Amino acid sequence: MANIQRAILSWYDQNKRELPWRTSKNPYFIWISEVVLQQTRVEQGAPFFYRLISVFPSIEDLAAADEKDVLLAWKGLGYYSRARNLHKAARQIMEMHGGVFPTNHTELIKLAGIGGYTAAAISSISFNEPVAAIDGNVIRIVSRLLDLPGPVESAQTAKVIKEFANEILSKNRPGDFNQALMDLGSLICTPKSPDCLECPVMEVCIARANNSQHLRPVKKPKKKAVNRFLIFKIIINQGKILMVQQQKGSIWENLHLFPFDELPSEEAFLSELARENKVLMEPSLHVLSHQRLNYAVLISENKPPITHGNWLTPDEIHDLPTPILVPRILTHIENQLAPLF
DNA sequence: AACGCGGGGTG
DNA sequence: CACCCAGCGTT
Repeated sequence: MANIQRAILSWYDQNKRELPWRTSKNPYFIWISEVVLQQTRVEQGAPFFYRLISVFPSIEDLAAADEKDVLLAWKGLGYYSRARNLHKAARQIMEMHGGVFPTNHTELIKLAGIGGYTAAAISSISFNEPVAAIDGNVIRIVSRLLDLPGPVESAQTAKVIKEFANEILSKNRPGDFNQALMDLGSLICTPKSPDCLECPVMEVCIARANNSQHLRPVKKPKKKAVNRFLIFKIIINQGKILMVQQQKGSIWENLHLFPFDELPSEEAFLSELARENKVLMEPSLHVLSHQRLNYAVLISENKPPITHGNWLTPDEIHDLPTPILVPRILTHIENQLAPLF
């Protein structure tokens, strides 16, 4: 175990990535980076990290902000509950800890949006607590080192991974070691075609010995994405557009969207569009992880009985927390209907 | 244990 | 197309 640990730390010291959040161990910045990077690639998250620490330089700033402004800074990154929980946790830290960041895994995991991984990352990097931060990279690396045949989602396999990760963890440099595994997973032990010949622990990797590295990790089959068919309605009145805030429990909870109809099938969707002559955008596809949104955009002049919603100018809509779909459609509209605005 | 939750990159 | 990404909260 000590050999594995030394080999990985030594590799890290020579090959670690220079990342924006690695210039400081301030737990506030580490926290922001970790939440941004949940299920998000480094290249995609980095601009949002800069934006967030620029708009909210301290935990006091974040706690004092309106949730709307946190969501606005988050606009375009996805998984918006992360932004709501970030804001909520900032207030929890102000109220429950007097604005002082909790310094250990047990306290951190109680905060909104901080689970086992994020608590381990913050406590190890900022406070030197020896606890393994197990993310997708670590799961992949350990499942290969041990050549684990069971699905990594199962509690059994997860336990094996957790115990092994904590066993090889450097107790002197836990933060560095956790980040070393992530860099190793990102640069060498990649999901497809891992670069085993460059791996510092090639000799002890059982999957490598069995030539099964491409079969690891074993994962349970995922549910197929479902198709949905949406027709967005651009309802304009005196240069203002009607926007509706989404309800709790729906996709894009709390975010603002053009009012839309959902059609039950592709046939209904297409026949509805064929009946319309006010189509602004031909059918397009917006792919999410678990659903495929087929959507079209049309101008609706007749005023349906909308009881809730806000009439807003394009500029005001750009400053609204919305899914990325909205600014895209809005730009399209502004180009086509410039005289109206 | 299963599911919902975004958006983008890659082979 | 499928798969994955510095996961978490809810059921």
